[in-house]
Amino acid sequence: MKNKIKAIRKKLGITQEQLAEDCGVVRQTINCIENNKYDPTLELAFKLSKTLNVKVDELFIYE
Amino acid sequence: MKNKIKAIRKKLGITQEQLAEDCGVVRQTINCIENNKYDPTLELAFKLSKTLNVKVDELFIYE
DNA sequence: TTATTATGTCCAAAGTTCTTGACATATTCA
DNA sequence: TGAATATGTCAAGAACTTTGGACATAATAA
Repeated sequence: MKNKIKAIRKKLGITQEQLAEDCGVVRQTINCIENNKYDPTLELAFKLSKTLNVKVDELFIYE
Repeated sequence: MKNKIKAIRKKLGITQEQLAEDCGVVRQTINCIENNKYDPTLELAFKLSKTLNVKVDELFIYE
């Protein structure tokens, strides 16, 4: 599963650290997800979507 | 996190077993998710959405 | 250049999801 | 009513996500 987190985060001008804080996780978690080490939980996917102002269906690309 | 899986599944007239097969998981997994024992992984959330013909953002209610 | 900030990566532990196998109850139907 | 199908639940273990701490490199700014 791919995602647009890094691109949207940069467009918003925030760091991995800031995004992590907003979502209640640590920086490494954001880093791993952006670099496709693993997918977030559904709950974190929703938090990321909310913080980045996009739908889950837009933020993640399934297939 | 709540979801509309049971309602949509029944509207489509399929069993937990059939939905499970379509999504590549076992029946207990569907049962647990419908009854809020735990949330699905993001990947399974997308599979469920695809099978039930709704967006992830519609199928799951965050907050 | 030097200091600071941001990002990438590693490891082990803790927590969550999913499976397998099984059994109980509920629902449907002949 | 009895048989078959559907749903609910349990427990142990495998697989995956997240954390905390640490260190390396990259990028930015003074």
